[in-house]
Amino acid sequence: MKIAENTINRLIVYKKELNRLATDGLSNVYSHKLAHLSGFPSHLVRRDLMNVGYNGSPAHGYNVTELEKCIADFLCTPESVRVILVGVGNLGRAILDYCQQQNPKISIVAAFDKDKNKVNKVYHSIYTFHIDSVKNYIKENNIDVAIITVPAAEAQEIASALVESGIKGIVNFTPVRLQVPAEVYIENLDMMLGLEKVVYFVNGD
Amino acid sequence: MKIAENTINRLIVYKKELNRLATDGLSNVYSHKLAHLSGFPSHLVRRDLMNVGYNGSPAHGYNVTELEKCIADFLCTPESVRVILVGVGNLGRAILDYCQQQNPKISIVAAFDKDKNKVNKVYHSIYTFHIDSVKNYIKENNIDVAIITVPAAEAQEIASALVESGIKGIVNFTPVRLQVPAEVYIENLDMMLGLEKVVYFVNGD
DNA sequence: TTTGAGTTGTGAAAATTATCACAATGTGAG
DNA sequence: CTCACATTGTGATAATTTTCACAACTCAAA
Ligand SMILES: NC(=O)c1ccc[n+]([C@@H]2O[C@H](COP(=O)([O-])OP(=O)(O)OC[C@H]3O[C@@H](n4cnc5c(N)ncnc54)[C@H](O)[C@@H]3O)[C@@H](O)[C@H]2O)c1
Ligand SMILES: NC(=O)c1ccc[n+]([C@@H]2O[C@H](COP(=O)([O-])OP(=O)(O)OC[C@H]3O[C@@H](n4cnc5c(N)ncnc54)[C@H](O)[C@@H]3O)[C@@H](O)[C@H]2O)c1
Repeated sequence: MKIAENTINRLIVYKKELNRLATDGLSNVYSHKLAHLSGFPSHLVRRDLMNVGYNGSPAHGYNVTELEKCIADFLCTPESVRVILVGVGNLGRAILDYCQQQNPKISIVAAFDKDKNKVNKVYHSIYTFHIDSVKNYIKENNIDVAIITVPAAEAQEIASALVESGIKGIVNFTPVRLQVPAEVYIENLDMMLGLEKVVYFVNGD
Repeated sequence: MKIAENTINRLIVYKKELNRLATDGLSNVYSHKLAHLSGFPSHLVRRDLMNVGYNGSPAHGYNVTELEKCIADFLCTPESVRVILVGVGNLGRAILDYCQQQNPKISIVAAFDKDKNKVNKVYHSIYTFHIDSVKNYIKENNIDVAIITVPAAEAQEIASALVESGIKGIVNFTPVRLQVPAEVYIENLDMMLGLEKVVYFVNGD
């Protein structure tokens, strides 16, 4: 069945909130609570959970750990995903740090840069290789996903090289709209767009 | 008329691409080209432009600068928007830097932190105040929009304080789903969600 | 002047997405 | 046991969003 992108977004949020509830020791949760935590209406929560095929009980709602696992399975989250990061600048290093504190199943396994001062250094316990070795690294380690945090002017060239080497998904932090083949999935996380959106909804609506 | 959030997202992208085209000296653009640059189908581009009420010509397409202005007006982008940032850490400083290179109409005018070593310092030419003064600052300067880059554990408390002082929109970089009144607009930019989404679309679909 | 190529604008149809409303269900109190 | 209650799951409906398809238009060349 085809699932809408928005549904995927919400499922990921549910999963994270469920994980937190589990950490807090909760064993059950009702759709209203999950709705409140994630910020979506409760009937959407139930509809979404229908999609993943998990059944709760009217008496106890949903089992927190079971539902979390069920969503994870649905999202096909493999046991471990290895990701690389290109561009060990201010933003890149902040992300290297952040990523380790989060989802342990997804980990950044290598960083790449062209600056001689950064190559062969370790930032937040991740080794930085020279950018020239990225193609080999991707092929030899079968990497599917990359994070791009190089300067805007370099972004397209890097993206093309990554795709050529077999990268299938990119998280793009640069303000450039990358031109890649349709089968490569791009997630654009440009802060400026987010900021403009907030300005729009605050001002006008 | 009510405009869908996705439409707003796309309009912001069009605007940015138009700005780039103008910088490159282009004066006209066809829907197909704008579609290619922004990554959306051309009929959606035309439909979106219908919403903003701009008319192109079949012969020359759209006038780049006029259309850019028209979209900006439609988005109600005021001449200048002043934004504050809370949490001058790794990510916060990267954003302070980034924001200055981008849209000159939107500027970060002050940063706030609780760390004595950072207070009263200037990062990327933006002055850092103590967090205790944020409420007064917001009220006295009539600030509507804030960026939150404090540690996750502090995020909710900070958000509540900001809202209490009159903030109407927040760009939230922490992984916490902030609980705020419905009239406050929140844009969540959690990298981890983006990464999980890419993993989903790369793996399964 | 006429034709042809290429584009816009948009009504109408299709597809998708969200909301509503309620029957079905399990629970615990009396 | 029975009843009242709160919650789930889902068919039906409403609303939104996208896609299709083509008439109308502009220009340039013959
Ligand atoms: N999405 C956001 O919120 C956000 C925030 C800040 C910055 N940015 C963007 O992220 C990017 C990086 O920002 P930053 O502040 O970290 O910049 P930076 O200059 O600090 O870092 C860029 C890094 O990329 C490296 N690099 C340059 N060219 C390279 C190449 N061809 N191959 C490999 N490495 C290369 C540089 O050596 C440097 O280490 C920029 O495009 C910026 O616009 C986005
Ligand atoms: N969205 C993303 O892509 C992304 C990436 C990296 C980090 N993050 C998140 O962003 C946040 C910041 O990350 P970071 O790496 O910059 O962390 P950091 O520890 O480097 O910075 C946090 C800053 O907040 C300040 N601070 C703490 N409590 C405060 C308070 N009550 N009031 C004001 N200032 C306070 C600290 O002094 C510090 O300067 C974290 O929540 C992290 O999870 C998000």
